[in-house]
Amino acid sequence: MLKEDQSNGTAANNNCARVCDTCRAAACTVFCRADSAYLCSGCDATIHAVNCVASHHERVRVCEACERAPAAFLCKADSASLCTACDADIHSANPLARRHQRVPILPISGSLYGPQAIEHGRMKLGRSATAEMEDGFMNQEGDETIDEEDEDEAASWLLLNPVKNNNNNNTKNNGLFFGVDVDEYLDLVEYNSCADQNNQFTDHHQQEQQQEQHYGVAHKNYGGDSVVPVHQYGEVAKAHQMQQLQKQSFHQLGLEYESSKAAYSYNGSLSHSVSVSSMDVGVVPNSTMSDISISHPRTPTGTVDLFSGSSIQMPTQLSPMDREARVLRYREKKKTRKFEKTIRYASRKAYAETRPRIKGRFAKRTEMEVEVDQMFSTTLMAENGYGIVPSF
DNA sequence: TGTTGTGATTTGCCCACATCTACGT
DNA sequence: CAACGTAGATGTGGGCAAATCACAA
Repeated sequence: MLKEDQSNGTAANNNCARVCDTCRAAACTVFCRADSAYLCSGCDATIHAVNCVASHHERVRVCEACERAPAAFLCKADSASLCTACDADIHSANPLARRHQRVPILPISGSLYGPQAIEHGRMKLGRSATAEMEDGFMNQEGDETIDEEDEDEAASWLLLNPVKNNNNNNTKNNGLFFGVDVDEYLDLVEYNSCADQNNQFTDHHQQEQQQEQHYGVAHKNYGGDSVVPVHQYGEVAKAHQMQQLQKQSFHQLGLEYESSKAAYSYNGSLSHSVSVSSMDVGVVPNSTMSDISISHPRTPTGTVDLFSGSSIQMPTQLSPMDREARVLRYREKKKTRKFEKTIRYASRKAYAETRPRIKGRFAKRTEMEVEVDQMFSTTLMAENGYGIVPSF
């Protein structure tokens, strides 16, 4: 959505995009704080590769929306670097945009492009060179070979749970920096709050195992009733594999969150992004372990004060393996996502369907109905030899 | 262009009770 | 250790109210 907005906006604003202070030809892509100069990729590479001091100049990307101010935040959902003003404008536009995750952009020092790119930049002076340099710049933030959209979605999706009822707040709050909505990031805070991230994962893992055992028992005892799909060996193995990936990811996330606390300071709330929408919330989780682990138990509201003022941030720098693992996990889950409600106990369903209702709500059975029911079940038992409610 | 009103759609809650789980005896 | 009893938790579906969305004036 924002991409469309931005592409439109960028296209519209291209005419007034700031030009490079050095070459006065190309559009600037970075802002050098030390030089207080807006530079295009080529000039940036050339100038900051001159010597060691220059290479340590802190630079930030230019806002992709207005292209006139240094970017302050990176919108993960849109993969867009935005200045404070554009960020406020864009992400206060609608509730969906408010849920985008944004992280402060760290200034970058050192060579952004690597020797090859610099050499390239020196040799080529045309648009193509600039384009290549920009690509290089993009790649600097991480391995972009993986589908970025998927990855961003995966990242936000894996990290955060949406809050189903933020209605009360979002009429006044505009998301990340425009209000305080504590509950919305409790899930995240939990990661920060956990002193031992390994334990954190262990808890999840144990929970998963309990769930697995629970389902296993259910299948054993009530296999006739249950309609929960039983995993084949291959699927179990896959689930186990996914667990391993998740374990890696949780470790990674934990570290990232902890470090982020020191790195940044947010005063506002962090809205949830994407993915586990209210549709998902209403869905009974299927038995893939990767699904179960996504739902974090909510932290009691009282604990929030402990973290007020502390920051929460998306991990911005992951090793290629971790990123790949995360995306893989996301894609895997995306494939196995189920939006249909899963009936775990058909017998309960059967009873629910036969139960008397008043305006949709279950009502107490009258004595007559109880008698009829008893007669029916007696008959059923006599005919079938048992009283099990037929499964569906 | 921004505001207001209206209709359509979506979401979450409520209810009773059989079933399930985790205990203790 | 197995069998039994008990208390508390869980899950089930239809209707409704509230929230949200889309569109027009």
